[in-house]
Amino acid sequence: MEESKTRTEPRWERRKDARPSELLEAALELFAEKGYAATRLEDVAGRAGVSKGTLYLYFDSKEELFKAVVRGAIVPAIQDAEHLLDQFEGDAAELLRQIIVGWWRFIGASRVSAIPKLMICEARNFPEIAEFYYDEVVSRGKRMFARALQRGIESGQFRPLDIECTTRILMSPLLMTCLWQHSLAACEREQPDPERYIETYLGLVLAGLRNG
Amino acid sequence: MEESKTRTEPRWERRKDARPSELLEAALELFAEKGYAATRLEDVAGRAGVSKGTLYLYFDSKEELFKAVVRGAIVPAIQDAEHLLDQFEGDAAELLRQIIVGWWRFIGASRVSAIPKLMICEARNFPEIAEFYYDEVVSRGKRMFARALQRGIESGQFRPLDIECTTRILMSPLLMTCLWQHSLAACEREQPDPERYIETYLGLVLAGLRNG
Amino acid sequence: MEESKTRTEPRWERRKDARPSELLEAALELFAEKGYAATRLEDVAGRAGVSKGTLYLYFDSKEELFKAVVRGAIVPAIQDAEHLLDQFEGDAAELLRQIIVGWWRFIGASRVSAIPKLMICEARNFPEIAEFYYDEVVSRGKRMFARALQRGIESGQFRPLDIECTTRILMSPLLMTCLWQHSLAACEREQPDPERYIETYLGLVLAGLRNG
Amino acid sequence: MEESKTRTEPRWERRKDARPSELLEAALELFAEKGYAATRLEDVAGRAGVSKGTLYLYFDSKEELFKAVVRGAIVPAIQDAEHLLDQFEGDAAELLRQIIVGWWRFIGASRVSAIPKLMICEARNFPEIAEFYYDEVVSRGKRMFARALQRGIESGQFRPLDIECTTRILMSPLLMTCLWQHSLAACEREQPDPERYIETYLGLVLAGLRNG
DNA sequence: TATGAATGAGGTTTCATTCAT
DNA sequence: AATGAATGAAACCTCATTCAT
Repeated sequence: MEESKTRTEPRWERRKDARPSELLEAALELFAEKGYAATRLEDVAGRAGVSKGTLYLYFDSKEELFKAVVRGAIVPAIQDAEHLLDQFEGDAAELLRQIIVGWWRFIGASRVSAIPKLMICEARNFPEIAEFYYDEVVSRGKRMFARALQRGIESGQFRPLDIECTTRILMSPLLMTCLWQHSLAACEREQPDPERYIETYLGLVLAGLRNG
Repeated sequence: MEESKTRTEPRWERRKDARPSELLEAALELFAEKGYAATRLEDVAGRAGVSKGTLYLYFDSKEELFKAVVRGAIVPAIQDAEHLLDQFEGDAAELLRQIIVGWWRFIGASRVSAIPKLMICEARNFPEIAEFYYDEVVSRGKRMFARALQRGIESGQFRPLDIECTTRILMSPLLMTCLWQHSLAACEREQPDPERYIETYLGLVLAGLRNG
Repeated sequence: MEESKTRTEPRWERRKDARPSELLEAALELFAEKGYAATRLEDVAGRAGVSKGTLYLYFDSKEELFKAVVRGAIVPAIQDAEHLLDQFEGDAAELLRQIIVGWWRFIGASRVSAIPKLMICEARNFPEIAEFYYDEVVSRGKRMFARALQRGIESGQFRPLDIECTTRILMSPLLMTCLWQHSLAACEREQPDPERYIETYLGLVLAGLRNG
Repeated sequence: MEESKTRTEPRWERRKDARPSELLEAALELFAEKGYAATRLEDVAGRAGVSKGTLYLYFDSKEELFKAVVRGAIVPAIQDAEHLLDQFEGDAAELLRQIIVGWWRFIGASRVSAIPKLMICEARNFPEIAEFYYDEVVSRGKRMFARALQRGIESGQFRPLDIECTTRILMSPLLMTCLWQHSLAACEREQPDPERYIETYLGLVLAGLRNG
């Protein structure tokens, strides 16, 4: 039934390897746009240029696809960020700037920004993957900010502040940017320039943290 | 196990006036928890203690119910807040504190906090109601913060800052609290005390904004 | 629980008696217009100016209402027609004319014309009432035509014809008029004048039947 | 009771091309039998040997299915009939005979006879398709009869008659046969032989039309 | 591997029927 | 006698999943 293999190289070799990530890409976009339940697998497959059946060759179910999307997109980003910071040497303010700018580059400005939106919207429906996300992403993110704050407070550069609260406060404008892009931004005539947003944010928090 | 049924309790009770708000309440909870698509009308009805059919006596469709939830919960809250501010007289920092504390009382700490979560998650699926929400809630909220900032900058109390960006930054930690409660908070052992969170936030931003 | 009866006459007395026929009237119209299944009892009640619940005081179910509609409207009409004919004395052609004109007056031109439409559309769904209708209406109608034909053939006024077939043929243009009014007539700019239609029809069949 | 299932017959069979017409066939039968509203799509699918969902692969909704049934069954029939007549050469009486016999063959005696029944019963509920049916079927049918009558009157073979009325009268016994088969015929012990019915009908109308 | 026709559970919606008032 | 709020079975329709090709 199969045709003879003498026909030199199969034509899809590159394709075959690319498939899963093309599917993850398409799924990420649609999940972020419509939410988990309202996303149709047929649309995911269609956007990736394959048929519905093909999707099932790579992912066992819609839920597995969802998990793969979350895991696949965020883990590399978080690792890059931690990598960057491990080798950092400098004062706390500069460290904070690095974290924030890095976060912007790797997450806020990339398509990965869809993940926080997705995760916040769907956390209650997927406690298991939310748990994973919390442990692998949120708490690691918090730890980075906390480390910078700690260092700044110890060195006297920052005022002594409640670290847990401040961490959350500092993360909020960054996360909010992600969420906004994928939701109400569509209602707005124009959004502020990201560069300007980040700089305003940095100016505000560094002034707010500075001691004396 | 149940008490004797000989008392022939009525199969249902007639409560025309109370029904709509009971249904909206139940719907708000479930929409916020599971998202629009994943919420079953039967569950909404069940949580309100009625049958599926009863829901349709009050709302023409799932979409109408959704719109009623958003409109019904947020409009009073925003009006209360604007009312509070219109009569305010004092310096910009105090005004900002008022806005933030008021916001916390009327929105962040109430069940209305589910609305921002819902709206951010579903904006893309309901452009029409998102538009309404943006016009009636978001832009009015932004205007309040912007007014306080403007006043502070003009009086020299605050540094000259990009108002659009700063407004967004200031709103983020508040909105984020809403979103968090209804999503990843379930993964956390403990959250910071709201009082402490608000105070830390106020301390940070007022220090960050202060001139000189 | 009941109020004292000293309160002179009840205010609804006339109403009460009129109710069933008002309901039957409304039901006849709607059944004829939309068919049985597509007719909502709420609409029937509404058209009769009462509430849905009231309808159930007079008819046990939708099906009973349907049966009452069919029985109630047609039986008097058929009786009138038979009554008319029993006392007829004259030649066969004149008898036929009487039958046809009478039919037109009592059925074709009245609201009873909805019944044949209804019965033909719903016969399969209501075998029991169809049986009743066939026995009480159709076969009595056929018998009238057959009697006239018989008399004409015997007297030599009409050609010898297959009575069963001819009966059906003669009834068709009359029945068709009923059906048409309640269905495709709505698509037509104008219908022929009934008078003219009846006369043309009579001219045609009498000429067709005439012997020699 | 069933034969052994060890042969693992496939759960379903792939028959893309045959499906639509099988479904239309089943739908035609059920719509004609029960009416539009009382026909369940699950039954249509079942009669065609497929599942509910499959039906939706081919027709977007119940209404689309209905329209496809009407359009699909009647258009070929009407075309055949017109085709037949365009090439006819002979006197008016013979032409009329041709029309009637052809009509019987293509419509009255075929499963297409369900369409007039369906259309007359549902015209009010589907004004759009009724309009289509009136334009494409009824008026074309009327034109055929009218043409034959016209020719006969002009040649002096037929009496001068109101063509509009006579057309309707002539069509009625034919249409009525369709309606009857799909409704009250079920109540009758026996129906007349169609051959005999048609011949009696032809004899009657030709005698009725004849001049002098 | 890839396809897409086929399936059927599950959700939204309608409406005949009931029953507290 | 009359009302209309409440019910829940049943219909339409969707879409995740399966499987013959």
